[in-house]
Amino acid sequence: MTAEQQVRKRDAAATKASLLDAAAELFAERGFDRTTVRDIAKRAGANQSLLFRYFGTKEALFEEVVARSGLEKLAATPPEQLLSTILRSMLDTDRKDHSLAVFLRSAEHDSAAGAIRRQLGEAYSQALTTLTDSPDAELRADLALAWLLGIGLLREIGGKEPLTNAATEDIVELVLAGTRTLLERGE
Amino acid sequence: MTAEQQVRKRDAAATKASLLDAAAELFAERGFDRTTVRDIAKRAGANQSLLFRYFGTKEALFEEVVARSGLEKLAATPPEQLLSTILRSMLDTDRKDHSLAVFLRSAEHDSAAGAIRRQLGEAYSQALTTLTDSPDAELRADLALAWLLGIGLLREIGGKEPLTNAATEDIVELVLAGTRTLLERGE
DNA sequence: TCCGTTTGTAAGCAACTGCTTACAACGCTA
DNA sequence: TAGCGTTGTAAGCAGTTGCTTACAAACGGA
Repeated sequence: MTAEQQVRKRDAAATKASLLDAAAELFAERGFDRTTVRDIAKRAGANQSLLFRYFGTKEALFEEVVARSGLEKLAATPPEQLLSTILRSMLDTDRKDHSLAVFLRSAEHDSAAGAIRRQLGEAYSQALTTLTDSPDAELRADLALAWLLGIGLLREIGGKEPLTNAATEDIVELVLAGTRTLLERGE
Repeated sequence: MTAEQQVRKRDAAATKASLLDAAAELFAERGFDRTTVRDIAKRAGANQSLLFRYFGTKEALFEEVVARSGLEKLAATPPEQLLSTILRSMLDTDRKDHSLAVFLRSAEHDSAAGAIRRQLGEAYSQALTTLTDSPDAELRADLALAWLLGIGLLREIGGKEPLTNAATEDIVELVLAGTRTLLERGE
């Protein structure tokens, strides 16, 4: 609608990328079901049939979004800072990583459930497992992970006060104290 | 499909009730968006137009389900047993109270977000607030509540192992230890 | 320059959605 | 028994959805 109406140059890679970006945003904002392929194409400034040419189905696009929004940050984080890193990234309101929001918003979608299991399950909680030497380390790690997810759920979707507007540092401090009990208390 | 095909006697109250029951089950299983009014009517053994006669819209039906699946249990629980009661009821696999599952499965639905804020927000976390005397009691209560929700999310929807198949008592013990740190540690 | 492939566009289709309407069967009251 | 409001049924409507098809425009190698 501006004067600078670009003619959209022939660039498949760029088109594909902007479809992925738009999809990541919209899935994070509205979840899988409430995001339509027309919405995605419109935000990406692309024709919706290209979406199917490049990704096949809406479901496949969703999985590419999930696969892309990923684990790089995790791999680069030393385990002992992992909890606070994940927590801070979840509390950061103007973040660019939509992966968690996609999970939460798409909780009713089976594919999202599978993704949550794979991504968070394998990588995140395996890393968390190294933080404790208890025999039930993995269970404790799952519980820690559940806490982080629950905070995101209550904040972003529930909009619960005072949690939503609490200072990041206050939350981090309280949660880390709790997880210290959970993880480091031996057996 | 059985021989005992009931003629469905004229009983508006019973019809309305079975629509509510069917809706509660389906919303809990699939979430709001993935549950169709035809599904609900079919499971209730009723004609779908009755659904609109009795409830007006699908959205209004959803809110009646949420309103009904409620807070009775909470009101009857002394605060000091509240955490373990909520936690146990969430871990109980063959429970009849669908309220939590409805919330989790319908997280992307605005009305569900509002409900989560109202129901859990007001009642649950107010009760939890009485468990600590810290100045930031409400924030701590929110965090405790978030933990319980996150466990439900990871268990039911994520299907995360070993959390999904862990013994209830083990989880209760670990979580209560963590929340003790969170809630009872004064300031 | 010619031609085949790649990229982008426009239109439409079949299925499904929430919701409405027109009507039949029942049961109560007069 | 006649009349009437209540309960249940069947069919359909308009909008939306994921996805497909038919075609035009741009590119690159010959």
